[in-house]
Amino acid sequence: MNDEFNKNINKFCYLTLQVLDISSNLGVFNYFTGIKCSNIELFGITDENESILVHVHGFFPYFYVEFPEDIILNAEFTRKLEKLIHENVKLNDINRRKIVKDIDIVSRLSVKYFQNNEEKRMLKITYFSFREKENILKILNKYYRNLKFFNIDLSYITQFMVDLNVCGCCWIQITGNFKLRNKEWSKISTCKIECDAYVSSLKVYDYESNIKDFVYKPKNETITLESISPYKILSYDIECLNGAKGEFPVPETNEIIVIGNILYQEIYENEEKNELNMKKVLFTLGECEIQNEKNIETFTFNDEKILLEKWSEFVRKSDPDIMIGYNTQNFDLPFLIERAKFLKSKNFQYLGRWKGIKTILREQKFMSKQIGNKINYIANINGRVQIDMLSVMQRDFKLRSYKLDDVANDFLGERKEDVHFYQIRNLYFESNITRGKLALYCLKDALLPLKLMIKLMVLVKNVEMARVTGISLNEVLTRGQQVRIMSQLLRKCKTRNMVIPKNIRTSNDEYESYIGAHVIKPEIGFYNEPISTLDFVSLYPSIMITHNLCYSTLLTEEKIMKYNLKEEIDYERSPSNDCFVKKAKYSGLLPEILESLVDRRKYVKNLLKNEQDKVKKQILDSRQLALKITANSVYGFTGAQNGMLPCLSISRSVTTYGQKMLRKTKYEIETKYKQCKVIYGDTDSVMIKFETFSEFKDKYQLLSEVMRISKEQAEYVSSKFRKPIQLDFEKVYYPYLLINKKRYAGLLYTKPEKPDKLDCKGLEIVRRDNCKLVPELLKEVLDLIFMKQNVQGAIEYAKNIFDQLKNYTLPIEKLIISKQLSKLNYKAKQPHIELANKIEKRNPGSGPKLGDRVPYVIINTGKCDKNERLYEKAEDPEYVIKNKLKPDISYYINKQISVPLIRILENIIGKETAEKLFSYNVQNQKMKKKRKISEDKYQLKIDQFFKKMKN
DNA sequence: TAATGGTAGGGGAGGAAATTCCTCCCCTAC
DNA sequence: TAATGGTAGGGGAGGAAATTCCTCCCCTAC
Repeated sequence: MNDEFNKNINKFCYLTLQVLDISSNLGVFNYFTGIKCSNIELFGITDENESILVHVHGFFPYFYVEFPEDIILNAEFTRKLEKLIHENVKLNDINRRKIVKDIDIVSRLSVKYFQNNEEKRMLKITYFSFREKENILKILNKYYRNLKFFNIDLSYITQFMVDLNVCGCCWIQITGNFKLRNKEWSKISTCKIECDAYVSSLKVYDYESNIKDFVYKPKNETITLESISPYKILSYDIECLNGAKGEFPVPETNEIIVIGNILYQEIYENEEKNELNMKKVLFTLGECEIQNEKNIETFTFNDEKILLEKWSEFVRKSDPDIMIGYNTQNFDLPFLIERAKFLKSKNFQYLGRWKGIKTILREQKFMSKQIGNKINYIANINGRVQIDMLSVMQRDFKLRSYKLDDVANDFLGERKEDVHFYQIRNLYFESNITRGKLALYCLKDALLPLKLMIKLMVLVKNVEMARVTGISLNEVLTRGQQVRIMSQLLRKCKTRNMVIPKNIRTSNDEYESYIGAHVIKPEIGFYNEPISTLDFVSLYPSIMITHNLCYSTLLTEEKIMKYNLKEEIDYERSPSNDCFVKKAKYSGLLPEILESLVDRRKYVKNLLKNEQDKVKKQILDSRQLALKITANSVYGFTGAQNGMLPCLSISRSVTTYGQKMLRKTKYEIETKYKQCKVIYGDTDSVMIKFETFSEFKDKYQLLSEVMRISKEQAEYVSSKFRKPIQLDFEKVYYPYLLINKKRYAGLLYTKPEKPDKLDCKGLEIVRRDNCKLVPELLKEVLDLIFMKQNVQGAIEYAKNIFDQLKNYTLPIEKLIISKQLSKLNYKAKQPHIELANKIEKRNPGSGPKLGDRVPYVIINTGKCDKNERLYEKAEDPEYVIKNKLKPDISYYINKQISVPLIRILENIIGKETAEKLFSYNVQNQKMKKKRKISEDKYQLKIDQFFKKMKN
């Protein structure tokens, strides 16, 4: 070893780093050994906030294969097999001598079906480069029939993370066998520190184990295992020149004229300080004059290609850990890359931390029922985590509009600079001052996503999710729920010597849907008495724990016979007629994972109670939330039919057990408490009406008594179930309006003193597919009725809105309806789809994309055709304002407002009165003559209502 | 370098199918 | 040169209009 190296060994006898991103290296062919060998590339941040890349050596990809019973596994067989594989692989390089590293004979259990601990002999095939998997499989399948593969759908990186207990964003210390690359030429990345290390020299601190502290003290002593590194963040946004006629910009014709950048290092302190911590940098095409803003570093170019290349260089030099923006994933970044390609730039594409790797675009279709369908562009920028705040918002929040302007207004109370898309061209060509204005506009668009990220604690939440589930930060951000559960299942399997069988996927139309939760038939009406709600605590996880539901405990009739198992003694039969062995026989993996999640959450919540530090509190709170979400999605994982490891026996057992429990709860309460009636319930909750409490004059006393009895009921019902199943008293609604299944509203009390809030479920108030006027009006009406007991006021308020609407005095913004474009090929015609096509036709490229929400206004086209369809009357709000089109008032009155309003009011003032007041439909007017009967009855009801509420 | 947690359920719009309503016309009774 | 009834009402055919039913779709509850 040379002196240089020894010097460094003294200086760094160990390194402490937090994992940022993990990628793999295909491997370089070694001429002397004849081997091409993959390794893991670990990007991280040291305890001294320096970027680091660790080349981890000595970890190899592998899978398991079970042979038919007639083949005897022995040393001779493995030798033969190895030879067979090698002979059959077509090698490009004749010097390549080895592909398979080892073939070992091992004993493993399959995770699927109860195995009675009878391990099976199988081969563990370890190979040098992860690219060879397909080749090896092909050969095995060619020479042998009926092979069963295990742990085969895991990526090399996942295998590494699971085997070494590496979690996303966990801390790692490297000791002993590692070597720094301190010569600039030997580095392959832009990281400050680069080193080579052996797997054995990694000391990993994972978040499931009970390690409380670092083994070696970090150089920065304030760092703890909970700490999150102060990431270097780059937020950016681009502006492009649109066409002369306002055409949507495309990389082949339109220039990039400004790139706005904000550099920021997360410090987790107060907000004002955060702002000071931001460095603003502008790249502009052509001179511009910035007014009223200081501290902006501006670089001006006359050649666009140079601008782009300098920006790319700026990215490499400032070396951010995280790059963020708004819709950067599908607009800014692809546009930059495509534009640079068009301009034939050679240096632009190296945006990642790997010096020699180009950033390349690829399209990916993301299909999820929860998040919706989307077509995404994926760009590989190794070592820098990409966060597109648009995706984050779409995933985490249900909003009417995801335009940056609206989102910023909702969450920050701030708006974008007032520049319209079609003004850009004029601003750019007018003068240096207007160009300056444009540049500031661009900078603001980079600033807002950053502020959003800080305010919503996006980083902390996602980092904690990575730590809880064990997947990388990047996977948390870009992938679905399944990998999160899979990661935990794999870790658990490892401790039990278990392996996961290859999942045979069925085609999309072969899904059999299974029975879900039970919804108790509601007794619809307005309740001017307390309705208390009891909920099961984490119902599905606790069912899985109680009944030991798991892949590894699932029985077939065959197994029951084989092991001579007795029902009720050895195993239980679920209401869906699936059998699982009891815990005493074998403790399932999923129940243990769930128990661990539940216990860890309790522990974290306890810590949270005693924690004073604001930052640490945020971290702990995010962690307990991540633990809860994860526990609740285990059930979904088993039911995901085109998933990684679907098992309907488990999921339908969970739901049918749940159904049975809900029915039993209703029965137990109504049997023991004769004055009570369950008027509604959904999946894991029951709503109870108390009948004999009219003697209470005082509302406080009444609520206290109801809550006391409810708690008693919850305890009573809990005692009828096995642990850890628990029914809790949750809240009381008073008064309560039950409109239908999954649709109700009520004044919510958790304490008898005062109501927490007006709670609405399923009503138009909480839906996004109507115009804003609807929820605003209904909310006010319910507020007046429930909080202020002012029915007359509510009616007058609604009347007033009707008048305003008729007189066109309401702003058009309140009439915008929006719906999501969720498919590519629709069978039925709908307003938002027809409009999306229309916009795309008007200005190609500017139309809504798959997954976007399409806003529209129903306009009065002037045609008096009765059969005119709604989809013919939908128009782009911007277009409506620009062309001063009139909204179709009768549609808004009759369809949007009137119907839901009547639906609410008919339960309070009677159907006839409500319709008389607010129905403008011709057919209803025709029927008016027939009525005028039972209105007095309802008048009485209103009077009673007032009386009771005043007490 | 192809990925995606579940079912239950309300409610609106479109459109086909079934039903009702209206008009024309023929025919008969008286 | 000759010849010519009027009115009410049932009922069928055709077609328009209103209604019902089904499907698609969105979005929410849990």
